[in-house]
Amino acid sequence: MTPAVEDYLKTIFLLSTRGETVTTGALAKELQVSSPSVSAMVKRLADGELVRRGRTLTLTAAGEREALRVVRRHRLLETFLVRALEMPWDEVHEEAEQLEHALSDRLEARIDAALGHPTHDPHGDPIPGAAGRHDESWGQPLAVAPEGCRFAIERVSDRRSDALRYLGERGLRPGVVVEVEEQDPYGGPRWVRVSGERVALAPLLTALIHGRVVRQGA
Amino acid sequence: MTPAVEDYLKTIFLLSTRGETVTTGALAKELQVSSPSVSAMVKRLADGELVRRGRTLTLTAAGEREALRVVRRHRLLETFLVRALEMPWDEVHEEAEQLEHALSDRLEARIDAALGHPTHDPHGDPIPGAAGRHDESWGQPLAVAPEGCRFAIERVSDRRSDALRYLGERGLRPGVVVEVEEQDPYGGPRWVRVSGERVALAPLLTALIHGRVVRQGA
DNA sequence: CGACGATGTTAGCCGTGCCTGACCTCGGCC
DNA sequence: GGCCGAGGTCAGGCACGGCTAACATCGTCG
Repeated sequence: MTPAVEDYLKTIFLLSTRGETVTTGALAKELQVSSPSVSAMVKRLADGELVRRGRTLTLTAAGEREALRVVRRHRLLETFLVRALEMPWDEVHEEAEQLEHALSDRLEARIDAALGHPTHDPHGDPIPGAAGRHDESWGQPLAVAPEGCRFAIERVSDRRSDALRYLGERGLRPGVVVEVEEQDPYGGPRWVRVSGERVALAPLLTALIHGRVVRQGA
Repeated sequence: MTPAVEDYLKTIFLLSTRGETVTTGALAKELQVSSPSVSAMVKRLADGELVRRGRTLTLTAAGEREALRVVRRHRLLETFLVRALEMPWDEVHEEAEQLEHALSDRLEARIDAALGHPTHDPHGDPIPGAAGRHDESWGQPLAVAPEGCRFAIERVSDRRSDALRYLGERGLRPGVVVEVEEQDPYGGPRWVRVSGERVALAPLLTALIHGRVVRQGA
């Protein structure tokens, strides 16, 4: 399990849970490598029984198991960096990206125990268990929440660290409940109220915030 | 700075501070690779102005700077793993060996601060500062301490993790002062008294323990 | 002095993981 | 039906970091 292989498996897993079709092209774009490189690697993964190559790529049971291990390490590390070292939540993804490949089972277990076996990372992403099944479902994006409802934030995508920082500064974090107000037209912002404060959120941002409607309001 | 390059530079540095002559052969043995591999890598390092190739290998200023950075990360990590995660001191070396290559400057600084800028790792090895000079001197080995003296342990080599565990269980740690008793002949053990308990230490072990004589006893 | 053993280097090879450039294979559209 | 463009794959190459086998070099000792 080289770092490159781990990254490919993890990315295939995350793309598919995100509902995107997993093709060599999508992988190339996501991993920032050329498509011939992806082709070659996917061939190796298929030879190793980790990936099935149809018109869309899928993980075998073994491949998914490995992917989950990587995702688990990644999210445990993010949680640890925020809780134990008070690192800002917009920096931890990048760090974990490196460390996830260097974390031994022994240390992983120790971190897990020190954190009290957390179930979600700082962005609200579920941490796969050391063994067994895993539910990666996303709630609905804030973008589609109806005006006037109360919306409980469950996950905030960590893909854009700058956006994460921006949202964090405005109190938009998992566990927070916001009041959804109007949607300005023509690609304008969505207005929400966060602990009294009125905040305008660009469409790009409301697409990153997922959760569920708590109570239909006025 | 690839992991392999970091390992070579670190090893050259540690071998030379240990007083051993740094040759390609010594590196091959230490790094567990063939000597042609070492030859090739040393050539690359020399091309990169990190190493000088005489009859013995020496680090250039740039090479030593890099080596110190790696050693610093390694020892900070060891300290962190013991202090923050209560990992046993005989396990941390191995973990740090992996993590040292994945630690960003940002995270390094955060760990350093969280530990209160420690000066020594759990084995008593000095942690190089973020910049500037560094003193790697070893005290004298317990093996040569005269009978009847009191001996303050300063460093315990982390090269043999099994020995480290054995010594730790018997209270032989940096900061501890032991009373040196007789040396059995014919390669027999050295007897020492640790907080009242009489302990026999094989020659291999007394060579791993370094420190200084505190007071000449009876 | 000459042979031998230790040490180091050269030559040639392999797997990994990336690249560019060329090709192939579709589906859709004129 | 033929052509175009998008997506995927071959071909060929490169840097890295390792390997074995063979050769060079050197010091020592008979």
